[in-house]
Amino acid sequence: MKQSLEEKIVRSAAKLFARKGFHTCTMRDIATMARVSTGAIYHYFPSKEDIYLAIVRREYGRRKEMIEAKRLENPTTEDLVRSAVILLFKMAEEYGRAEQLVLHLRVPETPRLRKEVQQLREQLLQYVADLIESGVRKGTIRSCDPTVAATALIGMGEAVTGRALAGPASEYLMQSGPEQLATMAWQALRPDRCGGSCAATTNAETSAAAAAAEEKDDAGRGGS
Amino acid sequence: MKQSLEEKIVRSAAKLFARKGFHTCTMRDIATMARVSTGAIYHYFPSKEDIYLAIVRREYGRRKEMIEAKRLENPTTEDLVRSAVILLFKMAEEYGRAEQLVLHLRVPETPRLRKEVQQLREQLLQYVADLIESGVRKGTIRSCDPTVAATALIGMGEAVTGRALAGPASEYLMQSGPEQLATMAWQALRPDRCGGSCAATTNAETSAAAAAAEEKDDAGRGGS
Amino acid sequence: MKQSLEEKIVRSAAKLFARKGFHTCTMRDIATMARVSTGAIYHYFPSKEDIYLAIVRREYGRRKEMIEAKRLENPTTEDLVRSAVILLFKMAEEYGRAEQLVLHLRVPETPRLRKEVQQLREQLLQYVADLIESGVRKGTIRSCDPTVAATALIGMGEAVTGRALAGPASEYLMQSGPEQLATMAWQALRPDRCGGSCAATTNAETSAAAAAAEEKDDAGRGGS
Amino acid sequence: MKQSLEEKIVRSAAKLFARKGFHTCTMRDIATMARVSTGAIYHYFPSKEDIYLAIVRREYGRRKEMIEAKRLENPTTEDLVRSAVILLFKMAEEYGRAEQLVLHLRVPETPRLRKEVQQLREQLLQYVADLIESGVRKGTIRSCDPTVAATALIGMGEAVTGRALAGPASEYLMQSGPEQLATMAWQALRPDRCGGSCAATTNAETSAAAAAAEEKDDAGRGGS
DNA sequence: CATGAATGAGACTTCATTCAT
DNA sequence: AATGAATGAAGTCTCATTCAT
Repeated sequence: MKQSLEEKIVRSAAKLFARKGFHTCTMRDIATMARVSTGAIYHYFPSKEDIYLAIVRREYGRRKEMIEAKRLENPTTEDLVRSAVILLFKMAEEYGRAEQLVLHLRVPETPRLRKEVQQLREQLLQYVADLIESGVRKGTIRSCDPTVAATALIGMGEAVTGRALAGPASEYLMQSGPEQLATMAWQALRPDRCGGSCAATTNAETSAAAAAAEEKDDAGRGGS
Repeated sequence: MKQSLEEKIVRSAAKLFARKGFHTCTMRDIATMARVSTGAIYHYFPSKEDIYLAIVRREYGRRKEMIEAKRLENPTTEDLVRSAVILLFKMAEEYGRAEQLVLHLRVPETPRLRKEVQQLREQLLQYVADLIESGVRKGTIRSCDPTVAATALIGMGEAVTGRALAGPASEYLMQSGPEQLATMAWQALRPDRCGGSCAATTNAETSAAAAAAEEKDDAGRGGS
Repeated sequence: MKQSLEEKIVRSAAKLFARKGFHTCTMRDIATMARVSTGAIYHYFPSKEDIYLAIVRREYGRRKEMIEAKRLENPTTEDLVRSAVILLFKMAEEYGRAEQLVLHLRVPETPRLRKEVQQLREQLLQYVADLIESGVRKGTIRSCDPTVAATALIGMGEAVTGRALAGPASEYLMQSGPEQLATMAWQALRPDRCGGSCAATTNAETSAAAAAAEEKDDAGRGGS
Repeated sequence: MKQSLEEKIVRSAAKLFARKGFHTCTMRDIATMARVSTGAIYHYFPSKEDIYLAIVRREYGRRKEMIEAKRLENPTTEDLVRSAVILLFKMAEEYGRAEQLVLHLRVPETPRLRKEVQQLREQLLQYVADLIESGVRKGTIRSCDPTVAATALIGMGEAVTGRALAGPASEYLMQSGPEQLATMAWQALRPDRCGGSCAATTNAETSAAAAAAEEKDDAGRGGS
């Protein structure tokens, strides 16, 4: 498979950034791994930072698209949450394990990088928060601050994914991780169940349960 | 308040590492902020990496102690989970906002640092995993893989804390973040409730609910 | 005459090491004298030590080749000894006075340098010792320990050459030094002469004198 | 044996300078080995260079005194030459092997040190040269340039001594080195022997031989 | 387009020396 | 006199970036 020079550079850089970090990996490292000359890199990217940004932008974009695609299928909220978590996990795996980690460099070390990455995180976060908020409104997600919930969700996902990719006992985690994660995520978000029979059930919860029950039909109807 | 030179160095370094990252912050930066000479630092630490490690070790230690202290009070599992999450959050806040972030540099950029930090993370994680596992055995936490759950829990906590400290809308998050976080954490972990009246309830869940009900008394009795 | 960058670096470094010593001369000194940037040096040599080693290896190599070339001409032992001493002297002079001095830094100041330089000295020394030993066997050199003799010979040569190049009264020494040195060297090594008429003459000495007398013919006739 | 602080410093420094060189050995090294504080050294010596100079001056002084003492015994020239060489060798050995090596740091690396050491070498050299010259005048040493001869003599002595102390096969060299060296030195300097019976003998050589024969009496009679 | 030699600013670290105690 | 913490100048080496070929 022949890749464009640019693609080779990006892939190599992504692997190296993930493995060794932005500062620890040198342009020569990238050039060597991509089998190009140092100078060639500068035909495609004006600077090392820009390579980093290209990668991060692309990765965040991919993730958003993935979730968006799922959402357009009009799944139940539970399905959406579980699917999103699992998709993100699988993506990391399929894409090559390494590049994924880029997303875990939480605090890029230069002002420009930090600023931009924070923006991207914020966008993804807002997207997820919006999904959650709409779930809350529909009663299919328990009442909570959408932003906090989204942050927690992403954090939880990154942590488990990261550990699966880089930590010990990876193999086991690669297998059972996604399901476990999806369950935790849904537990954290789902409305209290136990319909009318529970004395302590609040009104909000009651209607929530009702909404959940009807959700499937809604989805069915609205999908077209 | 007079601080020892070493303490001044550590605090300055922590602040700077958190703010700018390990590589972006120079020894001169640290020296300047700590108002000491460059050379002085080397009386206390053999290298920049060692400053970093000193900070990280201390911070992880603090966190473990904090949780351990709470555990010795024999709280209910819910109380323990909520308290742990909240304590970690508050610690970050009280301690000065900056140092906390050190824990968020997930992938330190040199082999030595990465290795050691991963070990420390692993220890904290195992500690939390053990707590979860014992909860699962007692039935006060729903059945799950303790390691995955611990990873998710910590990831969620770090994400929200990090955002509260560094992200937008910090003030609001500083206020309501801990509670929200604690609730999410407990939702993710607690056993399914809704006792006998729920038809779908498994045996495990039933005994779990029972255990939860009795927990408070246990704690009260067993404390001596 | 255009020189390669590498050659310019080596020559400058050699001059500076000789003039100021390994530690006193900085990379910037070398770069400045060679009219290159500091960084450029590192394209050719991985470290300052490696520049030093490159120089020393080359110089030792040159000297051995020089002597070897003379030896292949099948000279008499006296001719070989005198020629070797004089050649070494002239080489130093022709080559630019400075580089020669490198050989006089007897105790390079880092373990690695010391070790390697001692090895090189040892090789040259063994080479000379072998020549002496074969002379002793042939009776054209008086009976002595070849290693001690070689050490002394080299030491004497270096001392006089060094003084000629660096000390006071250099001009005079540059002129008459080689001859004087060659004579001393030969005096120190030659077998006792004064054949049979000396009462004290030993058998060994007698045959030695005889061997010396015949040597020329041997050389003339052939390789044996 | 209690030594004065100053003496401890000098001895430690000498050992370290010899072993590792001037620049490679730090004040802290010296302080540590001498079991004093860094600051204490500065009560006795204004700088590192001055420690070095103190050592070198003392060592050169010792050597000159040693030879001078022998000279005052009115030995034959041969005896004087052999004794001097052997004494210098033994001194190095007795004194502790290490400090001796100071003399082998031929090119001290700072201008001030180099200048002073060259002066000291020059003095020793002149002293030896004077001895040789007087031998030449008396006919007990063959006709040669006294300065070159002295330089060669010292160089030869240093080389063999240095190798005995630091090189391979040290034990053997420690034993037989002095004698071998003394013999080489005398061979290099002595007048051609074999009196009138040798046809090739020059006039100078003849009178030289005669002078050698009478030397003992001369010495007995007086200083002139 | 591509190369890789060359640049030079700047990083970490060392260490002779000082000085308050 | 003695200590050793503190200083800060200076050294080696790295590496993103440029540019002639």
